[in-house]
Amino acid sequence: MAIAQRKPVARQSAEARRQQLVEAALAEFAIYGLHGTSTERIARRVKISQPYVFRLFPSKKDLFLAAVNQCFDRIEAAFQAAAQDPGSIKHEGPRGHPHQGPVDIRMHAMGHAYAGLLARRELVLFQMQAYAACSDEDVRRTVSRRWQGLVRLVTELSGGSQEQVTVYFARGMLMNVVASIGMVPEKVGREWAHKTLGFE
Amino acid sequence: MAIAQRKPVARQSAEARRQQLVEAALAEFAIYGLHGTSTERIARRVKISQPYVFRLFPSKKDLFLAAVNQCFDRIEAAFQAAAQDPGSIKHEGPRGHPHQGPVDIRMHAMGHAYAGLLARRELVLFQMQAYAACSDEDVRRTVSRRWQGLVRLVTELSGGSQEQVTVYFARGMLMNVVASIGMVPEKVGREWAHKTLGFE
DNA sequence: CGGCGAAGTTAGTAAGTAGTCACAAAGATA
DNA sequence: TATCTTTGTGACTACTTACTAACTTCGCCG
Repeated sequence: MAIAQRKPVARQSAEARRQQLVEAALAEFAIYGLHGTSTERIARRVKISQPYVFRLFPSKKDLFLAAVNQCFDRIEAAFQAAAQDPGSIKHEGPRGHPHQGPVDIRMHAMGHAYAGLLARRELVLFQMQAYAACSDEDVRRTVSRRWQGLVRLVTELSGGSQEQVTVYFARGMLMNVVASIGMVPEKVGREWAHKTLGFE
Repeated sequence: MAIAQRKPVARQSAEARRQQLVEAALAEFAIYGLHGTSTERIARRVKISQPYVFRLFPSKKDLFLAAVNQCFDRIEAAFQAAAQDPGSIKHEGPRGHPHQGPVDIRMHAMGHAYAGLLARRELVLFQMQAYAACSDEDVRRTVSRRWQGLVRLVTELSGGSQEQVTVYFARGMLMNVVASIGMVPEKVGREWAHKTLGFE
């Protein structure tokens, strides 16, 4: 009988590990929040030892901030995609050339984009955790910067007026809250989002 | 020279202490969240010993839930007040009899009510913490129940359509988020709220 | 092979935290 | 005054957690 061998886990570059770690952190922080999530949990999810987390990130808060950036990166990417190819959305609607359709159509596409994002529950929940953690000045700075960037992006991509963009974000935040409270069954999520976003 | 006496702190009824405790909990949880706030901190704020907290509330989470209810109670009270006396708001506007003015005016009054609430920063921040803590099923149940009650209340008081109420809540949630991120200087808060709420 | 840098771990620490328990003391009541 | 209820505390426990330090192991390059 052979002695039990530990399975040889493939080594990976620090950069790759960091990426996985941010991913795991996003998922865990989304549920338990900055203070409610232990580095132990996050480490287990990536299957590395807990102390190794601190070799890859100087502190837990830094990891959280990395997750904040990742979260906003994802959202911005979704908007970019929606704006560049408004025809890609599942439903009908006149398809114009990117950045050329009337404002309404572009807003419409962005609406679909956010509705799609809602399916990625972790992004919504994490957002709430990020806003909630803003009493910490470091967190606040990062979140504030990314939020402003997001507003700018949506304004440019949609070409909407300030009022239109405000309404758009307002609906988005409402959806975040309602989704957090969990009154959106996965199945009806999409149609509900349409109604709440005011499209159709 | 007299020996230093400990100042005889007046005794209070358990009920009074519970009230103070909920108040303190609301303020502390608002900043650090459910998991980021220690019972020690809350106890110190009320100037009682930490173990006494657990004589007044069975667990930390129960205290948090009490704070959730307190928070929604306050908000509902503000709406009730605004609806019953729409003339009490600082600005002009035709003052009708309670519950008798046209829908727009009542919505207007409610808008002012929420703008006023924004000044109570703790209520806004705590709300965000409550939403963020909804991954806990007990929290979720309570928050969900109170949220639905709030929606019902605003619908009844304002007489607005579902769409109007949705827009109203959407703006409110946007204000919560933006206030959390802290981009609302105290001074301009009120006027900013007007703009964002879409009144005037 | 040999050695070297980077990936990764084991063991540990200091501080903090929710919750318990036995007891003290204040005030009401008789 | 004596007793009893209720308010309140000190001391403690069992456990978690962010973070450190010292060590090991993998894989690459000459």
